[in-house]
Amino acid sequence: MDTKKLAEKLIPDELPSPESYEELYPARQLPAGAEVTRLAPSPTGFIHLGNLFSALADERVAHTTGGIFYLRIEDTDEKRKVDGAVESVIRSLDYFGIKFDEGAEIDSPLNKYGPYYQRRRAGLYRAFAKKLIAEGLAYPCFCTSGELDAVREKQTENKEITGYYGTYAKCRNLSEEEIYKKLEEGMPYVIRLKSQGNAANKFTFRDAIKGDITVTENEQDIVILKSDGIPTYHFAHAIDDHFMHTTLVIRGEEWLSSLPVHIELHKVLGFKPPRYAHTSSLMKMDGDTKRKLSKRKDPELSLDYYRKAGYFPLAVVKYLMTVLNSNFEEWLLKNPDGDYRDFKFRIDKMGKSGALFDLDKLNDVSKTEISKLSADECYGFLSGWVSEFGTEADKAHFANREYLVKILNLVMGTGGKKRRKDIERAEQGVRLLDYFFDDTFKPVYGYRFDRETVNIVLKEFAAAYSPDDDNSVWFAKVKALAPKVGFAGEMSEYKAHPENYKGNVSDVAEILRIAVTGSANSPDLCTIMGILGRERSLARLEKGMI
RNA sequence: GGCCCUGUGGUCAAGCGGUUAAGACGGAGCCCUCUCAAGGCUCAAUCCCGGGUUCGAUUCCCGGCAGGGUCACCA
Repeated sequence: MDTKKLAEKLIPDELPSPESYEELYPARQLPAGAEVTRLAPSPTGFIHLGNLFSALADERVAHTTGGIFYLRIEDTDEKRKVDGAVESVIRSLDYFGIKFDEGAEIDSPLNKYGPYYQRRRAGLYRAFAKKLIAEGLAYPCFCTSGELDAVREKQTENKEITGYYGTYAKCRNLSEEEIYKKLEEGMPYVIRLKSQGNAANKFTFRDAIKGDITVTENEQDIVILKSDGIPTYHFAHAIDDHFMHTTLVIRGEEWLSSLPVHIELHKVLGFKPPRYAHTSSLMKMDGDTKRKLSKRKDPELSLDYYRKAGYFPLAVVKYLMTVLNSNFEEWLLKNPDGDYRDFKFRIDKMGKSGALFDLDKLNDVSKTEISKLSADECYGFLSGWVSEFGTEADKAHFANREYLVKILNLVMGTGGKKRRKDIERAEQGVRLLDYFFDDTFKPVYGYRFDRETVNIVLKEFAAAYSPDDDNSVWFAKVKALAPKVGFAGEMSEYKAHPENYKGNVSDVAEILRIAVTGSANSPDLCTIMGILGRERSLARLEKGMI
């Protein structure tokens, strides 16, 4: 068969020669050991935690080795395309502090390997498909999806390996006449690889994360060009990673099973394959079994989820880092204020098994990060959240920056040693501020003592209170009140003889606290009353009487 | 079902032939304390199973078992 003629017939386009592309995309000039990595999402909607996880690994590897991290858009499936997805990817990653050096919609002088949208590289793929056809390594297939389904059903029934291979590859041995006849009839067709492999042959492949893995040669005549002339992922990725000079392909382990296809593709194209690193996926508990986090079922996979909930973005990144390299946690303990970028990320330190997504741990990382914020930073973080997700009242409150910073200093303990460290999300922090504003102060008088006791405490304290009192004077007044209601003024005394008292100083403070803040728990009450001011403090003490 | 990957406390995990089997999160308790938070201290909890190899296996080999992934003109 004249395969050159066939190639010309099938792909008549005037295309640059395959060799010319080597000159168009010359090797990158990078220091030794520099890794070139990429994030190659399909623009099918919104980016999720799995993407962030992978992007972080890519970005770290590239930037700890002096390499390049670029963005390529795999838009070969038109049906699944979603508008605005590319911008969304960039914006989402940027929110978490991850930036690309090069690629789609990235403004950079490094963009010399584009276009970075696969649809815009159609000529490149077609040139190589044409070459393979001419070499007899690829052929047209006219099988309909109905025929393919029927074959697959039969194979399943007979417990044979499914797919297009061996004697099942009907179009593989079509005669020249048959091909041209079908072409004349205008039958739609795809281009398939004429696989040279044999599934009986096994070989060992070294994965950068999993180590040595044993796989069999590919023998499937996979589709390389779909009927619309656009390449499949497999074909496009081999060509792109070659010409974009990717050195390390980091991708989910769900790709492991198609590795033989990719190896063969590189081989027939005459390319040296990049190194591969297959990451284990983030899992989640479903009933009593683990499963991969699913975009459709699990809201926590959406990055918006973390933004809405008010997680500190850097915390999400640091949490992910602990999953990526478990020794990162140790490093973090030693360098609590260090930049995570200073940590020596290692791809070979990545876990081989799928990690359960651990919300408790994320919460822990988030609350430590939030606790480290200065009052100004904390204000910035919370007000950012409020402007997007807060109530009208929240927005009004946050307009008063000066007052807010003062409250935050107290509530969060910013700047001091005793920092509040239980705020995991912006929303919790914002709610903690409610009682400082009269419109959101919710009196909940759940006193544990009788009416008479409560009213005496409140009334007497109001009479004694002075906004000028410092902490010790303030507390002395609380203590002085105790005997008047049969409580112990000294803690030690109470502990020695609890049977002699109805309560102790802390109970007196509790009554005051409930009246002033509506809660039995709050930061230092003396300071709170100072911030509220004399008028509002006294008003609350009075209102608190029952 | 075939093929591939994985298997250390509840979770993330260190470990690479001899260890009291790190550490972190979470849990329990104690101390401190005007409550909460923070902090300090203590405790409970792990090598999937069965065979080998070896003086000695969590570590090496084989076989089970379990979990996960994948079998498209989707990526």
